[in-house]
Amino acid sequence: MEKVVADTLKRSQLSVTDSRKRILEFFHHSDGALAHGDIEKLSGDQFDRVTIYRTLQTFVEKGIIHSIPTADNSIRYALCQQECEAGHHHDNHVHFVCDSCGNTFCLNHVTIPPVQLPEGFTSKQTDVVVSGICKKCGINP
Amino acid sequence: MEKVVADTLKRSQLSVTDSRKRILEFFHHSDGALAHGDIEKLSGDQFDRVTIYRTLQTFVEKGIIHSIPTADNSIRYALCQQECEAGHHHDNHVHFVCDSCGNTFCLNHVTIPPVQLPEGFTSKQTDVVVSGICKKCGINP
DNA sequence: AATTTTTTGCAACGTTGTTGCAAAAGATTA
DNA sequence: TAATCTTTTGCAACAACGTTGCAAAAAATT
Ligand SMILES: [Mn+2]
Ligand SMILES: [Mn+2]
Ligand SMILES: [Zn+2]
Ligand SMILES: [Zn+2]
Repeated sequence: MEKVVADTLKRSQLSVTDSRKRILEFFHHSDGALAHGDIEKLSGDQFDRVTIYRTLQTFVEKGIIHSIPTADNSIRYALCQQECEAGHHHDNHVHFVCDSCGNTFCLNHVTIPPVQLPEGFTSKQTDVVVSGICKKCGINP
Repeated sequence: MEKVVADTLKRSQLSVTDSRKRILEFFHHSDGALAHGDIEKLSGDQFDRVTIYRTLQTFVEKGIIHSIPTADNSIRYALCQQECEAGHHHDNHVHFVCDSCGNTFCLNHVTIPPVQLPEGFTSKQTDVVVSGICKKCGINP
């Protein structure tokens, strides 16, 4: 794990630092998406708030994580799949927010459905966020 | 107009106050959605920031306006169509954010497409936000 | 090991949104 | 219309979130 994480950082031409390794590990160990606040809690006072913000920004720029729009106005992040490169994301999958446990998941295999826009509108990107009850909460409510 | 706005407030069992009338008028005069900040600018220092927040909350609760999730994490609001009631919205249409002018529009006639979720997930609500170039900006870029 | 480059922590600041409470405005009643 | 009751507003204070500049520390390069 230690190794995988360091390799990811090197592949993105990033210095391998303690904070970056730890934060990237949090994503690997989490099954859902993480918000800045989650990481702050997970890391105790290992590193500064600002470092977390900057690390998240850097990871997004490098195509390591992507941000997920949610209805409640909190930015969440999740690991990208292989295909993403620096400055050029293509995570075109649906996201799911569970009303019960609050977790946010990437539905990596559910692709964005086509939307028929009115005359004159041009689409560049479509975000789909479904909310409801996730698999785990459906079993153990 | 003055009249229409006052009637809407009365129909929702709200006191007809100056701020509520003005803010509701802003929505009627705008073709796109409005964020808290937009209203703050439009109103100068006619009323307090807090009043705007509370008015928006109240309008959402009463089914007068609905909030629109956007990718950039800013809450925007737009007038509801007839069908919405207090505590029970049903604006199931697609929203569009223009990358050029920054405006957000309700595409009232574009309904939310069905999404096939993985086994075990239950959907309660689906939000679709398309970004790109709007009709006006397509003509006058 | 020395030097250069990058990252971090700290302090300070701005924006957004919330809450409690007294004063003001609106609704109701007589 | 005036008196009373009810709701809304403005103010102050606060919290969460996010950004920036700069010196110190850590990582990479030589
Ligand atoms: Mn995702
Ligand atoms: Mn709408
Ligand atoms: Zn769940
Ligand atoms: Zn436009």
